[in-house]
Amino acid sequence: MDATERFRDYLRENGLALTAARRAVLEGIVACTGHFDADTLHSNLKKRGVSAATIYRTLPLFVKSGIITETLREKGRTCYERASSHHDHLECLMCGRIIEFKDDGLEKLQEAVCRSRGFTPVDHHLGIRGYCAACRKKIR
Amino acid sequence: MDATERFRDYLRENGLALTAARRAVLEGIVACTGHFDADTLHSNLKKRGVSAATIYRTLPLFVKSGIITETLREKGRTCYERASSHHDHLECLMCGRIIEFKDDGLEKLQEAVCRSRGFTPVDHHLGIRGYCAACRKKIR
DNA sequence: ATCAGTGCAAAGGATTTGCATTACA
DNA sequence: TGTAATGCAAATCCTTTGCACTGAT
Repeated sequence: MDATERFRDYLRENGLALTAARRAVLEGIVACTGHFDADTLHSNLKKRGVSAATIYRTLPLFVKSGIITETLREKGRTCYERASSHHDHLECLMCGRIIEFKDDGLEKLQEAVCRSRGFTPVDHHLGIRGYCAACRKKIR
Repeated sequence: MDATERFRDYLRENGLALTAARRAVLEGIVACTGHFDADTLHSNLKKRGVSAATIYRTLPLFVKSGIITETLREKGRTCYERASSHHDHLECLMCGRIIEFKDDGLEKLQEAVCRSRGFTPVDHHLGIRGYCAACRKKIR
């Protein structure tokens, strides 16, 4: 089920209206790659006349409908990402940058771990905290 | 290495002083169980004369020294928790049970991923959501 | 003695909210 | 047409910062 369909279902099931603004936010979210925050979304949607207030009021709907998930804050802003994106994070403790990565070996091994424990995986989230290459240089 | 020792090492390595306020925050953090935020910590440390500003200025030191980690926000506040000792979670979507596990192969592979990206890991958190063996039986 | 660390209060900035208006259903 | 949704701007409130003072080395 794609994001649009899922969002419509969510609205219908909860007696909420599919308005122009909500459609715009949906499209804004779908257009995002990687992490994004309310402010970025607002910049992209200003030209369509969507206010920041509406974005802040709308984001929770997308979280609840399973289209996006909240991630760690960056630069003081709450961030989100598409819920379906199966990638993991390297989180720099010094500069706060979050580097996305995807490693097939890691995924395979996780599946093996699950199998050996009779666990059926659906989704996962992995974050590794430490120091990115640039910051690593600064400390030594 | 326990939190106190680790914090002292971190301060020494970075030429920072071990002050009364930092000692108080350290004790406040160690006393916390589960999630906590700056405000909670401040309430607990007011009687020791530690200001909110100091707490906000000190928390990053604990994050960087690997004693605590940031978690998702709750009620608009940034939350933290004690950095766990490298075990991961299988989270059952049906019964809610959280099964801890530790897999050396997974750790090794994570280290390799970091190495290949010039990233120096300190800590990580992995949660795999899915269905535990018992619940798996119920659905089929 | 020196300079990092702290408290206080003011500033900053993301997020929320009240209210009049607009537009879905 | 009735009511939820929106925009605007003011209000909130978490977090950061400037500054003068205090205390650790």
